[in-house]
Amino acid sequence: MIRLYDTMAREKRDFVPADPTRITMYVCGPTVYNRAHIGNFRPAVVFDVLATLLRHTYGERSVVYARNVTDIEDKIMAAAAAERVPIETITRRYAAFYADDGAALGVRPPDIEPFATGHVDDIIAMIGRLIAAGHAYEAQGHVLFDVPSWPDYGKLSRRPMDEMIAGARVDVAPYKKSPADFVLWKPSDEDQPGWDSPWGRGRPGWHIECSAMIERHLGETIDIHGGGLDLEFPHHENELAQSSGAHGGAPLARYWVHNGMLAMVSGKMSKSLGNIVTVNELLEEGHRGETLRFALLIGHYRQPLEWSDQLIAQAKATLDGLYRTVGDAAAGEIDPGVIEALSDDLNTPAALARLQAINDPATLKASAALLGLLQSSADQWFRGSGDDSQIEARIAERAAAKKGRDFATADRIRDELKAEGIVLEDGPSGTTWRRA
RNA sequence: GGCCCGAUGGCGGAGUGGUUACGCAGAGGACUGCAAAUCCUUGCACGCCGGUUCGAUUCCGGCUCGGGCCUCCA
Repeated sequence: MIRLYDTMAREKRDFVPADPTRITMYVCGPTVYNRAHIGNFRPAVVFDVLATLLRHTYGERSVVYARNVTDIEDKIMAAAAAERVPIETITRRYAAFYADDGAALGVRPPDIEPFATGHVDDIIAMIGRLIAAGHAYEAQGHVLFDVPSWPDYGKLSRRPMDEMIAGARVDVAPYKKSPADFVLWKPSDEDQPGWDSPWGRGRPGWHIECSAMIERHLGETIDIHGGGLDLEFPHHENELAQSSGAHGGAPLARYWVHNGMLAMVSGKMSKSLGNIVTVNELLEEGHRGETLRFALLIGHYRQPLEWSDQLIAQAKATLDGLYRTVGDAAAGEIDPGVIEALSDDLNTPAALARLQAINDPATLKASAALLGLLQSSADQWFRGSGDDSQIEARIAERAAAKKGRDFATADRIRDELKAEGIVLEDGPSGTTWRRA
């Protein structure tokens, strides 16, 4: 039995899928206007593990996992304008980077990866239904969601609606009936990207795309809706109001799962604060994708995690030890303790601890696969691929020196290799080497 | 100000009403020509104050501190 912490209920609940043969999960993906930072990948990694666990538990083909790409948005338009290129140039470039970075982190692609611009018809249709149902209204080329028409608004984030309506910090546009109302559709200028709609040429608001794509690909009520905790309000609250409003009150998700934020010493990692580090930068520094993935899993997904060099170093050191155990084993049986840990609200720290107690290489390999770890051979992990004849030659040279008890020469060669990042280890059957 | 979350040893991080995981780093030992790796040993941890209890790090209340959201944000 899998248990998940449901944000709506604010407690761990037994996970019971509506249909165990078709478990639906949607996770908010990237807005592609910028190189994603490591924090952006925390949900990608976390929900990758959850999807893997669900498949293990309910069957390989039991899960339909969708993660969207937001490819129409004002920041994208700004980035395109700055470079004087069409938005597609921007969105294609950064969507490709996102895929590359995700692959480096061992994130398996979701089953469905819908793009917002491919669903404008669905969006327009859903907005039409919201207007018809009395939950949205048109005003000066905009269509707004009528928040007071939805009494449950605020239920997910536990915000009292009257306060939000009175909220001074909400942007109060003159065309809004209530300050809390949010945009479903907004007009585009001639030089801005836009689509024809019953309300004129325009583009969708940010929140509605997720509602429309969930409806299109997964249905009215999905099993799991995931995303970063910072999306709980307003994004998920709005999604919930839109979807339920368009579906006669049907709940959008049966379980709401939110991951905590990644932080730097300077606070939450975010583009607006400027304290970000991208996956690409980390890879260029010489860290391996698997190390970064491991680092992200060191903390429980709901807790904040402070990203630091020390965290990366710890991940690398621990992974080295695990790879020494795995060697080049093929996958065997999965350790039940690992499943148990992951099934308890995705307790990856406990699962990782459990992994380190496993002595059997085949069991370790199979168990780590649930976390997307240890799927290379130790040889690949420690040496990588490439031409190693130079290294082998130097080791042979050193072996000869050692045989002649010329330890000065032997140590010099070892030190030289160490300076190149090659660590030698003398064992009973000769010398082995690895990259540090 | 409102809503929410957290506070565990040098660091990271689980968990539990009563014998305090695990990892990383450190120390000592074995092994080694010396190392590395490995193995063994080791280490005053549960923010503060009350309450409940035979007994609380674990439950309840208050406090302090930290973080998130309330505005684009994974």
